[in-house]
Amino acid sequence: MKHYQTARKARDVRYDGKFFVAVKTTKIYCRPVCPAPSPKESNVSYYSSAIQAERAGYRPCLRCRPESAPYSAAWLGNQALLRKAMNKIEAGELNQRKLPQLAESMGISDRYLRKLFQQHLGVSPIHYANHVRLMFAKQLLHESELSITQVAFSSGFNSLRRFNDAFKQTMRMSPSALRHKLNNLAVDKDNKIAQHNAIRLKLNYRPPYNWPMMQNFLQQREINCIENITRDSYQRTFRYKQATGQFKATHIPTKHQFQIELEIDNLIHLMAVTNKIRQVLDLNSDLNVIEKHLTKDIKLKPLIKQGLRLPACWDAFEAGVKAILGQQVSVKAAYGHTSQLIEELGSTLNDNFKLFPTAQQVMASELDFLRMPQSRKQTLKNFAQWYINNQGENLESILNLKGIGPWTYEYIKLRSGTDSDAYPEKDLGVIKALEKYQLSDPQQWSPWRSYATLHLWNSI
DNA sequence: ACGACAGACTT
DNA sequence: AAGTACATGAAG
Repeated sequence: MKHYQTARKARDVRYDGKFFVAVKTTKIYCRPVCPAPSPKESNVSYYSSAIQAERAGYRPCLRCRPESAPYSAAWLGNQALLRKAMNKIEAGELNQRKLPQLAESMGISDRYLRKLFQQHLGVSPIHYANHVRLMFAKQLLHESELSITQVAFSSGFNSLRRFNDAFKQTMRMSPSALRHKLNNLAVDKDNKIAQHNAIRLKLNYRPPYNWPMMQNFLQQREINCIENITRDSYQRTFRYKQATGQFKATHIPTKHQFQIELEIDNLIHLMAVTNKIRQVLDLNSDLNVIEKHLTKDIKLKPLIKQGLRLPACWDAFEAGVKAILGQQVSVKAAYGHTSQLIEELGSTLNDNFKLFPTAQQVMASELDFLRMPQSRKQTLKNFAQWYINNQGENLESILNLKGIGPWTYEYIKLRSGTDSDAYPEKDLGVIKALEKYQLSDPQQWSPWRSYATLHLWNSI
């Protein structure tokens, strides 16, 4: 409590997103960095998450916009199941499907799922889903030019009526009232430049963020027909369920954020895609925590580069294809195979770009154009078939596929952006680095071995 | 495992 | 006067 007091008095950015300040007199809650005059200590109470402040009857501040605080869920501890459920909800899993289906996809009962939420968050899964949608809706109302009806569907509501109702209940004003208020409050001129049909958004992270290394990693693997990387931006095409589109993320280091320009042909997946972009750029992790842990290993310490993030592929399928095409060959040769595969099988998005092929497209092809051993082509097909059957869930079962061993499995985990503890111990780069720097105990890097691996790769 | 109830959701 | 965009009550 004491350090919350000093943190908010100092408007300490290091605590941004880690707790929220609720003001009893106004019934509003803020980020610790809110520029508004500091309220009297006797009138504030502290909450470790926005939803808890909301549950206590507070509404989000219009000025500091709690929904745009850097992501943090440290208070969750090591609740892996809950973490996974929250991720799924944030990916819009409850927008079309029902709670029992979500529970089933995780292999637990809906009763247990509800209990888990009640225990750790004090709210139901549905309530949490609503919270996530409303926060995103608030961001859209503020930053995008979408109409209110479009905002409703973009943030995962299936009816305008529900949206209006839910919105008013937690924000204590109607959607349009909020938008008008914001326009009078802080007009963001550069956002007002109508940009044909692109949606513009800002995604904040908690520093440090080592963009040069991220940029370099991406550039070395850039595939021209689906990506374009510049000094300060990353652009790529994507497919998410039935939606397709592209985004361009431009890094604004001074503001600790990426500005996103995004085109998508089905708004109902906008929220999921936005969260996916956060994953691809690794915006959610707290590197202060990770680096603190990794530097405990004195021998690893000199290899640690501040702010190093994990660049993720768009999804597990893309990561898997790249892993298989990269078996036994150099990064450059893997690039050749991958771009050939996209060129031959990927659908066309527009004049400049194509889409990464789907598992179905891979299955439908004989893959004659790939110059590699027949067995590896078969592995690729096995993997595509597995992906169709499993929808990318339950990744460890790919170890049963012919041609996929521990290296490929760990590599996919590492590059699909969902696991921070992947460790491809048989990787050539990893082995070399271990030897070169006399590193003896990789186990101690857990649960952040994915990051450790990237540091190792960079060190040789 | 069950029923009552609250409240989420649709029209 | 008709059409569009948004908000909300009533009922199931």
